[in-house]
Amino acid sequence: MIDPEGMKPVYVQVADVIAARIGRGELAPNRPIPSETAMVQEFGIARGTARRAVELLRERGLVATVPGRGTFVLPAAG
Amino acid sequence: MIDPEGMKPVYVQVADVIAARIGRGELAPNRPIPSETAMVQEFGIARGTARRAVELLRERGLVATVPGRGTFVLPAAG
DNA sequence: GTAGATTTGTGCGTATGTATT
DNA sequence: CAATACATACGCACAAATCTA
Repeated sequence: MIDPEGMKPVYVQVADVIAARIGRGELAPNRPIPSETAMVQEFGIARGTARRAVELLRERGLVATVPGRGTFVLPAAG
Repeated sequence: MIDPEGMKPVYVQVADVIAARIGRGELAPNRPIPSETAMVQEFGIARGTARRAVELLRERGLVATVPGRGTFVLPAAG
């Protein structure tokens, strides 16, 4: 789970969880990752924190975001 | 630009830059000044510092902040 | 064709913790 | 000790894009 008191920032922990799901194939290429709102509910975090997590995943080259549609797992990442 | 080692605090330097733009008419009355996020990116500062700069501009009577909308150049300041 | 739901984008308000000067 | 500055994280509101009923 997410530990607010942990060594890593919350948004890094969340990004790591999503990245792990991508690595295991739970989140397949070209499929959407959970929406920001879904992450808010699942992890009990603020939306801003969810957005930072997604931003980190983009920087890692794992996902791509499409305004109005969602954020999707890149083919190369699967 | 902004000099972290300068005589004036960073937030004063940033406020001076924005005030100068207002004085030159680059930022016109009733138009928004750069958002806090935009200042963070442009000047390479923290958001808290950008907020302090905007606070200073308000104290100088140059701008007015509308929660959820932005900060705007006052007519009298243009 | 349009009204609603979903999702991301943007903007400010606030608080806490840490480090430096 | 106080002021400055940065990083993180929570919250609220509205706009823009997209899709669907």
